[in-house]
Amino acid sequence: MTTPPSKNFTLPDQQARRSRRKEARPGELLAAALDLFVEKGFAATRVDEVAQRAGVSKGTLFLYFPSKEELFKAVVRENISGRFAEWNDEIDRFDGSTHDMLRYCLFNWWERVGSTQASGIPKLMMSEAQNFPELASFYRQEVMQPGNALIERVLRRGVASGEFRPMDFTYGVYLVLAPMLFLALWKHSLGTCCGDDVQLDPHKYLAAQLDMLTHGFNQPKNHPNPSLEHALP
Amino acid sequence: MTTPPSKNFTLPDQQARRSRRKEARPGELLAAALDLFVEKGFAATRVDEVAQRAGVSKGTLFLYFPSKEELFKAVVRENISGRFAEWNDEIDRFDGSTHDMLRYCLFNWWERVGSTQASGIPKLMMSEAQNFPELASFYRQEVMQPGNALIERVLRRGVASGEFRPMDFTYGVYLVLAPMLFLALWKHSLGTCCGDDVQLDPHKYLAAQLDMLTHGFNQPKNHPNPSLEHALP
Amino acid sequence: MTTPPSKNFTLPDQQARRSRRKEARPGELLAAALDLFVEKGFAATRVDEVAQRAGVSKGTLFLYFPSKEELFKAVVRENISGRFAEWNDEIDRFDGSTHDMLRYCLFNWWERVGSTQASGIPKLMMSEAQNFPELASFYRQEVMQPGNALIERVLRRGVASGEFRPMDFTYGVYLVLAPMLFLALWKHSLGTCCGDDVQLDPHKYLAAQLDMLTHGFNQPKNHPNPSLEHALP
Amino acid sequence: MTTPPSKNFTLPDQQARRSRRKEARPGELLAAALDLFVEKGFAATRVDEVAQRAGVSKGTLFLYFPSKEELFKAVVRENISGRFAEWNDEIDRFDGSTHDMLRYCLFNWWERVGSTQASGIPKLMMSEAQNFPELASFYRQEVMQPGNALIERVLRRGVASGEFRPMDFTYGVYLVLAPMLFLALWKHSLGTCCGDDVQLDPHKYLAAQLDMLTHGFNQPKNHPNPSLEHALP
DNA sequence: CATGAATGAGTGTTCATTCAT
DNA sequence: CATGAATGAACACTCATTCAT
Repeated sequence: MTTPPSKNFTLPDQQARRSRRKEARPGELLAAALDLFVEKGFAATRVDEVAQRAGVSKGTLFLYFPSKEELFKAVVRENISGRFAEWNDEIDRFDGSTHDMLRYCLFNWWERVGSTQASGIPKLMMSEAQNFPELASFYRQEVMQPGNALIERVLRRGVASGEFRPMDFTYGVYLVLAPMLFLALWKHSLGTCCGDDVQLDPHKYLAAQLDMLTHGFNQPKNHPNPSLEHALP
Repeated sequence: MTTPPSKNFTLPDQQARRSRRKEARPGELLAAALDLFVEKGFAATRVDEVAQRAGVSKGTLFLYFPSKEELFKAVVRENISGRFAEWNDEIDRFDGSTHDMLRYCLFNWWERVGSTQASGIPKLMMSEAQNFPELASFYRQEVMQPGNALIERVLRRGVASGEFRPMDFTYGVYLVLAPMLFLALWKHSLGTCCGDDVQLDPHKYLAAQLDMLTHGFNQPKNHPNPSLEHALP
Repeated sequence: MTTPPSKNFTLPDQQARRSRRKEARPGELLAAALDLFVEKGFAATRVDEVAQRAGVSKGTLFLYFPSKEELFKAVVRENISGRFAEWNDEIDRFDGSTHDMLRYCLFNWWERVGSTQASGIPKLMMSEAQNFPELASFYRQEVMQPGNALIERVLRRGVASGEFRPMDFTYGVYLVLAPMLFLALWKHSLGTCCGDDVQLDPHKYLAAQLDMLTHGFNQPKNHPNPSLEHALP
Repeated sequence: MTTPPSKNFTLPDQQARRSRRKEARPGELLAAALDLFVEKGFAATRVDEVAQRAGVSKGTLFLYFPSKEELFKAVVRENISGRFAEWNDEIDRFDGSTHDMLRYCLFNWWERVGSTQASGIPKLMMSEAQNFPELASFYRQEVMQPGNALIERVLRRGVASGEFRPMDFTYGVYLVLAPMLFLALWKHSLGTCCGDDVQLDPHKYLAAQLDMLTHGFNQPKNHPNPSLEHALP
C-alpha cells in the first residue's frame, strides 16, 4: 500500500499490475454477474453469459469462483454484506439525534445500495430462496441478520435516549425495512411494468416514510398518532 | 362428441365421466399447477411434477394445455383475471359509502385471493417477468389493467361523490395496491424467512392501511394530514 | 413364452410388443453398455456412445437408467450377480463328486461368462475401483461376496464328504478364483497385446488348473504334492 | 537472465540449485506422477495434482514434459524400461545354473520393482491400453518386448545348457510372466479388496511358482510332472 | 381420451495445454 | 527458469414437447 518514496521505479508497475490483476478479473466478473443475476434471476442466468459479458471465457470464471453458487455469494458479499462493518462504524461515530441517524441510514442506503443494481438482490432472493436453500440460508446469515441487527441498534439507541417510545424491536425493524424493500421492488419489477408516467421519487418516498416512522416512534407529545397504534400486528 | 341416439346403456357412465372430466382433469391440473408455480416459480416447476400431482400423465397435460406457458395463463385466468367480471358486478351493485366500498374490496380480496395460494402469483410474476416477456404482457393485460381499472373506478366514485379529494388516480391506484402487494409478498416470502415470532395479522394490517388511505384521501376537515402530503410523487 | 394355442389372436401382438418393449430398449442399452464398458472402462465410456450404439438418443438412456453408475450396476446385475440364484440352485441339485462339481463350475463359468463380454467386468472393476468407491462396494456386495460364498460351499462340500483335505477356505476360494481371473484378464488385455501366435486354449488351461487344484485339495494318498504345500501363504 | 561476468558471490548457490534442479524437479515430478498414475490410473490423474504434489506449478510440469503422455512415458522409462540394460548386463555376468538365474530374476524383480509402486504400472496399462493406443504401443516396445526378450534369453540358456528341456519359448515366457503379473495385480487391486486376513506372502508365492516352473522346465529325471504337461496350450 | 416412450438442445463444471510475464 | 492466468472442447444429466398406439 504505502510504497517507500524512493527506489521504487520498477515496482510500481508490477505492484499496480498485480493488485489490478487480483482485482480486475473478479471485479468485472462480479459486475457482470450482478447485472445478470438482477436482470434474470439466479437460475435463469447462464454462466457462459456472465463470462462473456466480463470478456473472459467460461473456464476463467471457474478459475475465480468454484461454482455458480459461490459466484452469487461473492456478488452478495461484494455489494451488501461486506459493507456492514463500515456502516456499523459510521453508526458508532454518528453524532446527532437518532431521528437524524435514521434519516441518514435510509438515504445513505439509497445512495449506496438502493439506487444501484445491488438493490435487485432482495427481489432475486425472494424469488429463488425456495429453490436454492443454501443461498437462502447464506443470505439470512450474511445480509438479513446483520441488517436487522443494525436497524435494531438504531431503534434501541432512540429508545434509550428517550427519543423513541418503547417498542417491540422485532416489529420496529420490519417497519423500517418495509419501505426500503418496496423501493427496491419498485425499481426492479413494479416500476418497470407500469409506464414511465408512474414515477416514484425515491427521496420523497423515503422522506414520507421516515416522517411516518419517526412520528410513530416518537414519544407522544400532545396527541397519539392513531393510525400507527395498530400498525403492525 | 357424437353420442348415439339410443342404446346408450353403457354410455351414461362414460358420459358422466366425460362431462365431469372436462372439468375435473383441467381442474386438478390447474390446482396442482398453481401450487407448484407458487412454490417454485414458473421456470423451476416441472410439467412432469404438475401432471404427477394431478394424477395424470405428462401427455395428458399437453392434451389440455398446448404448452407450459398456456398452462400458466390458464392458472392466472382461473384464479384472478376470470373473476374481475364478478368483482366489477359487485362494485356496480354496491350500495354504500366509497369508504365502505374500499374496505369491502380490500377484505374481500384478502378472503378470496390474498389468503389463498393465488396470492403467490404476483410474487411469481415479479420474478419471472423479465425472462418470459409473453407471460409478462399477458399478466399486464389480464390482471394489472383490469385490476387497476377496478381500483380506479372506486377512487373515481369517491371523488365524484365528494368523499375523496381530487387526486392523480394513477398514484392513487398504487397507494391502494401497495399494501395488498406487501401482504402477498409477506405471505409467500418474507414471512417464511423470519421466525414465527414475527406474525403479521392481515386483517389488522389491512385495517391500518385502509385507515391511512382513507384519511389521506378524505377531504381535509379540521387539519391536513402532513405526512401524506408528499406521500407519492 | 409358451402362448396358449387358441383365442389369443389379438393379445399375442400386444403382449409381445409389451414384453419386448419393456425388455427391448433396456436390453439393447445393456448390451451396448457392456460392450463399451468392457472395451474402454467405466470412466472413458461416454453415455452418448452407449445410446448411439443402442440406436436411441441420450435422453432415452436416462429414461431407463437414472445415472451412468446405475447403468453400470444394471449391466453387472444382468450379466453376473443376477445369475447366482440359478447357479446356487444347480449346485444344490448337483449329483456327483465334488471333484466333478468343481469341474462343472469352472467350465460352466467359462461357457456362460468367461467366454462372453461379461468376463471383461472384473478387469474393469480392478481398474476403476479406486476412482468409483460406490461401484467398488456394489461389486463387492453383489459379485464378490456371493461368488466367493458359492465357491466356498463347493469346497466345504468336498471337505465334508472327505474328498478334500481340511483347508483354510479363504485361501481355497482364492486358489479357485485365480485361474478364472487370469483367463478373463488374458482374454481382455494380455491376450490382445501379444500377437495371435500366443493362443491360450481356455479349456485346456482350466483343465490343467483344475487338475492341480483337485490334486492339491485331495486327501493325500501315497505322497503329498510338494509344490502346493506352501502354495499360498 | 543476464549474469554479471564477475562478482558471482550469490550465484554459486543458484548454480548449485540449478544443477541439482535439472535432476531434482523432474525427479520429484516423476515420483509424484508414478504415485498418482498407479493410484488413480492415467486418465483419472490430474496434471495439476502431479505438479502440486511435486511442489511446482502446472506450467513447470509442461516445461519438463511436453504432454501428459510424455510424462507417463518418462515414468515408465525411469522405473522399468530404463533398467533393462542393467538387468541384461547382470544376466550376462551371471555365473551359475539357469535355475538359480531364474530364481535370481524373479526375486530381484520383486525387490526392485514388484515391491515398489512401479508394480502398479502393468495393472494401469492393462486398463488404459485400449483408450491410449500410443501408450500401449510404447509400452509394448519399451517394456514387454525387452522384458520378454530377457526372459527368453534365460530360458534359451537353460535349454542350451541342457538344464531345461526343449520348449516353445513364447509360451515359456508367459509361464514365467504369469506369477509376476499376478503378484502385481494382487498388490494393487485384489489384495486391497479382500480384508487383511488374506495375506499373500510374495516370497513364498514366488518360491512356489518357481518350484513349479523349474520342475516343469527341468528335464524329466525320475517321473514327469503330469499337471504341467498341458499347462499352457 | 390417455398414455408414456422418445427426443435433442442446453446447462454447470472439468482439465490438458498455452503463453505472456 | 518458473509461473499462473486463460482457454475451449467435452461430458453427464435435464426437460418441454411430440406422437404412435
